[in-house]
Amino acid sequence: MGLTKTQIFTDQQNDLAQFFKVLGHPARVAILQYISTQNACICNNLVEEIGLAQATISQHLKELKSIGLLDGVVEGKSMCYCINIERWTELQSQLNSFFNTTKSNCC
Amino acid sequence: MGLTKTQIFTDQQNDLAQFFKVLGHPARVAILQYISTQNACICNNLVEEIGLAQATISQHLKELKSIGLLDGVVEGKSMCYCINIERWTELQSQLNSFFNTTKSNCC
DNA sequence: AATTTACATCGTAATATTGCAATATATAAA
DNA sequence: TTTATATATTGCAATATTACGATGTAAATT
Repeated sequence: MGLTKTQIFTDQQNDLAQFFKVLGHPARVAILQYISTQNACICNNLVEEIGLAQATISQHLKELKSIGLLDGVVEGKSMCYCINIERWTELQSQLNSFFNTTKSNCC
Repeated sequence: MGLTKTQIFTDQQNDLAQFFKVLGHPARVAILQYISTQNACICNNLVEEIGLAQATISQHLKELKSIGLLDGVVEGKSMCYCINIERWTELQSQLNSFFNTTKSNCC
């Protein structure tokens, strides 16, 4: 198997889990934290900063883009990757809503 | 490979990622949501409720326990699984701190 | 004591993820 | 127009995850 049975869950559950999953790698957490300290955000910096191969960083950036957390703009021969602040805020509030509606009722 | 290079990241980054990773499966999201609607939380209910095999549910519960989100208390021949509300709140605030300190500075 | 009930653990097959070298692509510089 | 630079994509090996049947274990019931 190894195949998640997404069809037995709600869209909300799948979306939330997908979002958690993308953030569930230290390189992706580190990328977001690093980009947030920069004013210009060129992918090449990340390779030195994070310490993974260029192909690997590129792959992680792609996953962060897939959930809309990062926007990439071509800047000459470089790329300017930026946090999409609207999506960021939206996800934070979704997440807080998940945390606040999940209660502890027993024991 | 398939092996995450945890040694090149900080403990904080690894911990945060680990926590996101555990929540990054719809079954585990669903389990938390379901338990929060119940007053007694017996694992057997989850098998019917979620629709995965008993062994699979047991595995997911183990992962939720591994980050301290669930406590399990033996209750006769059943198990009472409960959300650890202190850990829950702690994680929520860690997570909000991550979201609040990560800013968008460019583009 | 034998049986049932409620999990946990083990073993395994299918699939996914991680990471990298090699290569492709696209712009800039010479 | 050749060359250099920056990033994306492809292909692949190593490892991880998901899911489940089979089996183990421990308490409750008979």
